[in-house]
Amino acid sequence: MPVSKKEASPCPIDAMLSVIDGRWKGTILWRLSNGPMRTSELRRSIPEMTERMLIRHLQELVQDGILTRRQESSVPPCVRYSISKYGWTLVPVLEVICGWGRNHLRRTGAACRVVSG
Amino acid sequence: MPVSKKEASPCPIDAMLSVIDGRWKGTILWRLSNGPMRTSELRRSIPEMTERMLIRHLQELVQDGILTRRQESSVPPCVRYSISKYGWTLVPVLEVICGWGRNHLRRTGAACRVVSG
DNA sequence: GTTCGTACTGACAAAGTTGTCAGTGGAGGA
DNA sequence: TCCTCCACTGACAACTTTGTCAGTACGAAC
Repeated sequence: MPVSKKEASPCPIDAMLSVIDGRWKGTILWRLSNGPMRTSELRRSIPEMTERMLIRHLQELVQDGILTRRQESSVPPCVRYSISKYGWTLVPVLEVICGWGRNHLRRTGAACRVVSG
Repeated sequence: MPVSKKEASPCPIDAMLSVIDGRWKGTILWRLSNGPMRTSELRRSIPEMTERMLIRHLQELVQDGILTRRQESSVPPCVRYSISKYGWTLVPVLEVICGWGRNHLRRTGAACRVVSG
């Protein structure tokens, strides 16, 4: 059932990584940092990702308190995800990670696209 | 052959994560941040980890330029690993990650031991 | 009345990561 | 002579994560 969760290590590094670990979580958070989005919008904005994986990751991020899920009871259903107050505390950390990663990519001679714009 | 390496994503977050991802890499780096250590010392200091995994992770960290391997040609062999100059640029990032993780563990009500002392 | 779109679930296969086990060579000790 | 230590390799089993495929309910559009 779980997408990335190992076995709840007491090491703070592992704890942090288990929250953002998962093939697409970084990308999802990056997209949502521009504002709330519907499930289908997110899906279309990351075409390489399947719907199944999107939903599994979203559910974990909601469980971890990083995202907020808001559902309008209409048909067809409309669900909007946004970064929670707690989730915003994660964003500066992602920025630090991203900064190092960008430098590392330069060092290893790779291109730098996708998430970082 | 590889321990955690997905497929070399151009996303800087993934790039960073691929360097520290791997069940034991965070722990290994934490140990080495106190100074160089021999393979067997590292192994004994993290008893839950098998020798096989230690060596695979060490090799990847060396390949990524994070660690330096220094071998004294003696018998029995003596290999010492230390964090490279480049590797030290990673340490502040790990500290940020660790800080958030510690807070997250408090939030989720878990104990905070092992790596963080 | 068939199809479309939405947000989701379940079963399961494929791929990736980690763990287990046995084995290498040569000095030194019992 | 046999065994231990050290750093390491290779084959492969076990587990985890990701991907594929089919299917749910409901209203609206065609």
